[in-house]
Amino acid sequence: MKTLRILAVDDHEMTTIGYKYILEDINFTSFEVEMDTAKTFEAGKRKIEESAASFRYDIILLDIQLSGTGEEPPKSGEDLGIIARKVVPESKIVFMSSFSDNFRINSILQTVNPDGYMVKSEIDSNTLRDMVQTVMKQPPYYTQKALVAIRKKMANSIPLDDNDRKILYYLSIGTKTKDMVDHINLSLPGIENRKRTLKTLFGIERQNDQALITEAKNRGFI
Amino acid sequence: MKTLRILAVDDHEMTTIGYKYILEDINFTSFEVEMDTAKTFEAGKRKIEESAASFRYDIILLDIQLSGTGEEPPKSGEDLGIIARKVVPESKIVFMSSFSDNFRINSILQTVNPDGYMVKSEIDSNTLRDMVQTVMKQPPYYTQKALVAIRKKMANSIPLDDNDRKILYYLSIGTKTKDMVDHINLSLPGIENRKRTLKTLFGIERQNDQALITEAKNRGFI
DNA sequence: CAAAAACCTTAATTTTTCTATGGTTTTTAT
DNA sequence: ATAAAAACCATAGAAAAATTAAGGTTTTTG
Repeated sequence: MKTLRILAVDDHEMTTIGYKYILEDINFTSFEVEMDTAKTFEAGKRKIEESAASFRYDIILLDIQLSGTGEEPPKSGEDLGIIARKVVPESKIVFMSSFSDNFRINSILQTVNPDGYMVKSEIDSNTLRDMVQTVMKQPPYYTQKALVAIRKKMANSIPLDDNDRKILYYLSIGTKTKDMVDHINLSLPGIENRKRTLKTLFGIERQNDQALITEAKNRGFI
Repeated sequence: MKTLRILAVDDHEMTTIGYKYILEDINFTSFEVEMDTAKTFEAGKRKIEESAASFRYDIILLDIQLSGTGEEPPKSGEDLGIIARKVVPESKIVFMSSFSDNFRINSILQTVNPDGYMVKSEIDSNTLRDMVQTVMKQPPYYTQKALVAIRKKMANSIPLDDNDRKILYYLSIGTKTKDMVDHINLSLPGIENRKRTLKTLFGIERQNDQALITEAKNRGFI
């Protein structure tokens, strides 16, 4: 019987242990699971790189939030995913995320294009089994909450460019408009203009920023 | 026990009969299914409009291809979906499509934003049951092939506007570049320019149209 | 209430996109 | 193989869109 090698990277040891117990216990028809775990970005990176020269993991499970080793800049599971895609492109990558917010999902779906995305509140032995089977047979696998976010995005035909997305993002985290000039390559009136244009596009003319944030969330941009 | 009213619109009677037999036979825990069917665009439209004033369907299943009554312009399930969204916004809408091509899926996901999308080759009693349950509890429901198409699109950050998409679409159905001026509001050099720009964006500079079509398909635009 | 931030307007500037024109290369059909 | 068609490319000018600077008004916040 084939052995499926799965690596789980999560800074909460309890979580990886949970994955291990559940996945190694499930009776798959055509393979059995052998789990490996890592608790930090660096440990995960090392294991992934080592695997590149030998067995290659079949599936890599990545938490998005990885408590850094104190170093700067903090590395996330997303960064680890990007690295993994490069060094072991054959390995399937699945994100295990606490949040189902659209900005994060959108970003990861674009930078890593993972084979699966699971929202943690929806993870149990059933979804884990389905995930493994789907990902090995015909990816992708998304849990329902991830699908809800994806649907929102797909339902939107308004094409926003990078600057628009940045404005919405910084707005959503409470950055003041006047401070956005430090992060976005536009003048202050330029940013104001785009905000106004976005409000018009979203059909909320002459309303405040809160309305813009709400609408952008509804439409799956943040 | 609650009765779930489902309308299926498909010009192949065998198909709607199939849905009827399967769905009315499944033992759902909290409801039973009562099916209604329609064979043409007009019949479907009528039933949907009538339902608006009375019971409202819980779910409306729409085939995309509806053989017209000979009239022009031919109306598709997509048009019917748009109408249904207007007159009975509470009804869940699920598309049952023969094809899993991205252009169609993308278009429908934007114009109708259906609660489900099933590729016909993946429809059986299991997926039908899952669909009904998911759509009633927490939409959306997509079959695996639809998910594959959706994933492609989500993985793409390149924002194309309407004209770009049209160019790719007409290219994919074999329209000659010089004939596109009849369908797209641009001059011939304008279209040529955009094609060149698209090739650059896709990283296939100085290659022919076939390469552009292939790449656009890979990226989920057509 | 005063300061800060956000918001709006206008005009000038820059950037991008589009068109017209005319030529070259590639594809297609005979 | 070759002529015709289509596709492709380049340039210059025109048009449209986006950006900026400057200065004013309104709203928010401490």
